[in-house]
Amino acid sequence: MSSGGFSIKARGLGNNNNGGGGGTGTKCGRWNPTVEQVKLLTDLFKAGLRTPSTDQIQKISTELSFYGKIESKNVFYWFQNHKARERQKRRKISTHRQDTDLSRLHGDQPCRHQPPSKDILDVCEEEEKVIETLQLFPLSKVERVRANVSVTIHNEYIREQANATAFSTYSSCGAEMEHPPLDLRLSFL
Amino acid sequence: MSSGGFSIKARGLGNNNNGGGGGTGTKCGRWNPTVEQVKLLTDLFKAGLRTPSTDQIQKISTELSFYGKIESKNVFYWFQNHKARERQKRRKISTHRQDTDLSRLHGDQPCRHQPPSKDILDVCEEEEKVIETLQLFPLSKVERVRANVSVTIHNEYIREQANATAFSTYSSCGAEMEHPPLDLRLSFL
DNA sequence: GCAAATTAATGATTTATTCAAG
DNA sequence: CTTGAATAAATCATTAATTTGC
Repeated sequence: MSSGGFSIKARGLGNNNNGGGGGTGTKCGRWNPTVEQVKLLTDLFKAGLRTPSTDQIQKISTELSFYGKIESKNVFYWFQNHKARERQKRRKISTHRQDTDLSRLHGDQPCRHQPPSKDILDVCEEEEKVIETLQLFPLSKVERVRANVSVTIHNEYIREQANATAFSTYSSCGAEMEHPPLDLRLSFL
Repeated sequence: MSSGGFSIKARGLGNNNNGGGGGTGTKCGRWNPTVEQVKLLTDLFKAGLRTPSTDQIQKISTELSFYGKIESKNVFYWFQNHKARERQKRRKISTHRQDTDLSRLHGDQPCRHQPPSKDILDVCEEEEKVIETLQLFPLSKVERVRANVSVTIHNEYIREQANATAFSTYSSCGAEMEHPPLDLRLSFL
């Protein structure tokens, strides 16, 4: 809701058009993509393209100009916005607490031999399979070379654990609050 | 935020277990962080924490256990992985510098509707409190003081750069011609 | 049916962060 | 410590949808 919507355009009212001379026909409205253009862009996105290079933008733009007026920046912005909004959309759904089972907070089970956890950071984002391998198109030159992330497993951690001292932190509220605005929670350290 | 863009995963997200009621504890599957846990860890990372000490790991673990099952080693590994992957991600990108600089994309008049001149604002601001990047932690539970500090100045030049040059692109278009049908169209890249 | 009135989408800008080179 | 480069996040603003009173 909201999102600009209506209300008083207390912002950039009065000034429109480029100063210039009187009522030039500059028009200067915003890009209004045709269905074909959107279709193509969406297809590329679905195929995995997220942040096209300048070169790619150029090509896409040229190609799409066939379906209607368009500029490179429109393509750039489209990807920026689409990517962000998809992410935002997905983030909405995954905001729930998992469990509050306090019964066994310190169940530091050994369960060793456990390789380092994977980076689940992006879980919320690209829920889908944003396979970056997307080589559907001959993307520019260098695009290969992928993670060789081998995080060395330090025994260090185990050693340190021996010294570790447990202590209790206040356990914050137990209510189901909305996503706290922002980290007040960081104060526990 | 979670920078991101591409990620390698895309598989087996279906698993979960962990909490899940009375399951036998022998599962010993790998840690599956909740969104809250990831959020907190990410916040700490963004705040500057990179290699938490044993003590810190302990505290973080305890705090995060409120949101779901977790062990100290999970925290340790998370930081190791996250740090490494952020670095790697950055390195890869800068290696082949795909510039997305708008200055080159803007094929024409920015046609901007005069942004509000808010210069008046920044004049008298709290210039001080240049908080130490890494000492953010002992945050008091008081109020989160947002420090925009001198970043504004920094952005100044970026803005100029972004506004940059205007050159004209072909603004082809004009006629709506019929077009090739299918989606072999994606091959133009 | 049809415009004015409202709301929802989404294009375009600005602001904040991040890592790392200098 | 400062600054370059590249985004992602947040925000602003305009256009398309949709609703509403006639």
